[in-house]
Amino acid sequence: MYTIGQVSELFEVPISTLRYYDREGLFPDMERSSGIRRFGERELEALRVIECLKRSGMEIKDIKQFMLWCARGSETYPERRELFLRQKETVESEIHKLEKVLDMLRFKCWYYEQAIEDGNEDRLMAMLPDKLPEEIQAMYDRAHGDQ
Amino acid sequence: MYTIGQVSELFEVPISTLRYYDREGLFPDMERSSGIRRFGERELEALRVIECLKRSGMEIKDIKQFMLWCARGSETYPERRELFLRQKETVESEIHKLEKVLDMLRFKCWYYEQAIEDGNEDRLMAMLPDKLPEEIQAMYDRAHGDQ
DNA sequence: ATAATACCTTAAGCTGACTTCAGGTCAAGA
DNA sequence: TCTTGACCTGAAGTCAGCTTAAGGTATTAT
Repeated sequence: MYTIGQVSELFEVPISTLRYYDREGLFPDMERSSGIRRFGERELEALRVIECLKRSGMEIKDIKQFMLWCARGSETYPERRELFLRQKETVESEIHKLEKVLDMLRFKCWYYEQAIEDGNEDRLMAMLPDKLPEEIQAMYDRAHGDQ
Repeated sequence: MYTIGQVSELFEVPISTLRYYDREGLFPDMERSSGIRRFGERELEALRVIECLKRSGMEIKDIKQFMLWCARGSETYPERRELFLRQKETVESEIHKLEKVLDMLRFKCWYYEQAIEDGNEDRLMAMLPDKLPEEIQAMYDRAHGDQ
């Protein structure tokens, strides 16, 4: 069993944040001894899941829903599985979008390297939008294509 | 040249957002005809870059800095290149973190599939933390490992 | 005994990125 | 003529996710 201060150290999360999560219902029926929160293995795993779901873009109130399902026991396994399936798809699509963002960023890096060498953008402008070197053109197209 | 309404349609961005960006200085010296904003090719490319930089996690005020560099001409090529380099690393590391999140999510999907089959978590609990099937164990370890 | 720590609570404050509101201009069509 | 639609402004409002403030309790160290 850990105190709030120990968990804060362990997870590098501010104490105020842990209390906020508790207030929002993210640790349903956490134990207390004379008013002081006691974090057990259940709460630590909850915190790991909270960090994961937050990174995946889920809102606190939806994470709370998940924690309530956990507290309700085996009857909610299907809901919990659905949630993770949905969230998995969300993250897969987010990574996909970020790969496109990366193409744009890599293209811009190359672009400004060239601009610095040339001292201006004249040659570059003349290459746009479809006369870029093969590799670069591929990046540019992926970055500027729709969807 | 496009009106704000046309750009809003084209990019699927609310008019209020475009005006907000303008107010924040993201379209320095955009043209106007009798008070009405005229979006040219420069502003459209700016908007593409804004969407990319926002996705990459950059704040509006830093995007404004970039737009000001653009307005200042060739002397700021190095700053602009540095910015894209930094942002590229940010996104690469973000993708890396999301891959770990995915491992956690995939693990949880598997976990609840098993729990549904078994009707309880007894067998699963007994496998934790290091007696999981090989493939799954790898996910679990990547998701629970530090750093 | 007292002072320093580490915990507690409720309520208010903050930040970023928008959105909404109230009121106004201007050109084109019925 | 008048009204509709697309634009404009400044100011205030919203929302999520925290953080800070003000005041209090309980345990341990000197």
